[in-house]
Amino acid sequence: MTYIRPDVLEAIRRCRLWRRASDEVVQRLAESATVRDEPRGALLAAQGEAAERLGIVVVGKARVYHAAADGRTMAFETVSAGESLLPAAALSGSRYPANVEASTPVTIAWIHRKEAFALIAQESDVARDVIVDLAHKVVELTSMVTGFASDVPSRLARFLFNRSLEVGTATPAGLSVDIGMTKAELASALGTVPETLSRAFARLRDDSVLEVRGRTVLVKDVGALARLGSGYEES
Amino acid sequence: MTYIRPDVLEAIRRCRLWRRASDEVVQRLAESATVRDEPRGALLAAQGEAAERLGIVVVGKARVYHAAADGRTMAFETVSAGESLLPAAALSGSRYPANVEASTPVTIAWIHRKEAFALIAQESDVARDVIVDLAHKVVELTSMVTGFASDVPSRLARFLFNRSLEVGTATPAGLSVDIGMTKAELASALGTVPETLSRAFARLRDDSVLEVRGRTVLVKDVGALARLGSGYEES
DNA sequence: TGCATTCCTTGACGTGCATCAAGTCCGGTA
DNA sequence: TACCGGACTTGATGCACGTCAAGGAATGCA
Repeated sequence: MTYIRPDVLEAIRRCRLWRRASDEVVQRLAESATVRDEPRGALLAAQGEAAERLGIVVVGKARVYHAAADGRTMAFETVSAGESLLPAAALSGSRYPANVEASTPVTIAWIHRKEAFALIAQESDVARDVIVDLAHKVVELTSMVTGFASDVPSRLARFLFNRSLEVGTATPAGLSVDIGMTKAELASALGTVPETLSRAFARLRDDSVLEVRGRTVLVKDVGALARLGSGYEES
Repeated sequence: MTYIRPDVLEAIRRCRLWRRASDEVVQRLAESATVRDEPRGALLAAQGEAAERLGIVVVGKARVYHAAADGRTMAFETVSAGESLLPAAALSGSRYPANVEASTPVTIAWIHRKEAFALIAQESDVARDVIVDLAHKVVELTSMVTGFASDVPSRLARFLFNRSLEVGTATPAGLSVDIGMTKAELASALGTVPETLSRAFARLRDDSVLEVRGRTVLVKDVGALARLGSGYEES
């Protein structure tokens, strides 16, 4: 039996997609994985490339973003240890729709799509979880698409509202929400640029919806936030 | 054994999602379905509503679109007989992200999500097909999101390029492509309005990329189309 | 032939946003 | 303390696009 790095096995074990898989098949998956270490800044997957493998982050963080022909970029997500990189691209067998870049030095375990399918064929609980996960992603992306119909302040309001459900903490002065990234990254995630994001924050501040304190936002009027965002968040 | 309308059974049998399922389980699925006839214009599913069931169109066509708070709408797709309505919403168990409206008189077979999961648990080929389908949808939506970073002429170019791969026919004067819907519908599908779409067509015409002849477009310079669209189409 | 309806195009105008260009506010370092 | 660089803000400008409004152009019907 081949040696498997314990951190690799643990990262694969922790991955949501096959969280209900038996230890035995996870072990087999880990044996089939190709493990690679990459320095900060390395391009782990390029958009347009055939998606044959799906990556699990073992150590570090990776940023998923799309680069347009004119050089502008749009951030999708930042993936940490135990999470998977563009699983949908690998499972669909099409091409990567985005770039993946190491934002810290990373270790990635690459799993070939046919191994993933072998696992799924064997354990129907896993198949169900994967289906539910992908379906959620579809719903989320759908509401992202419709979100682009509204202006930046509304998209920001929606983001803050959803984020407050996750990490908001009540304080006497209001709901405190940490945005968890730099404002430049947030701007990119909302499909805009830092200047416009700054103006959107200023506007919400002037309407006394919130106060900005560095990377944390003090929401004074959650109702206004929900009203402005007026979208349907998932589950 | 309960009576099953033959057209209902056939529509369910034709559905891509379980195309490799055995006749036996499809039969059971059909038995569990709730069949309803609705007049043209009826709202079949409302955005925000809990997605407990997935619909199969048996007769007619249904339009899937998102309505924003300000009244503007965005078309996602038009679903015909044998295709499913918002399957991802039902499988994820979240809320419908869009409205579904009957664009002709329709017959819909509604299947509860737990029936769909029962089928999936039983036939692993079906599970795999569903996963691949959903994963494709994720990739497609991802490139839809990134598409919103480009302007309307580019989005139109990308649409025409992809469409030409499906229905384009070569003629002496160029590649003839039928857009397959009214220009108002196309505008909505591209996330814009008819006026702007019209100007986008005019611009491509002025750059001698194409000629417009009603609902069919004569592409004179496919390369320019691909260059302008410069996206990655799926599989 | 005339009329109505639907679909599409063109023009004029206002606005939201990206871009470029200065600042301002920090934390780190010597 | 002084200095520096990155993160953020603010202002000025131009452009793409949505909106309102006014025509065509094609089709169906009497």
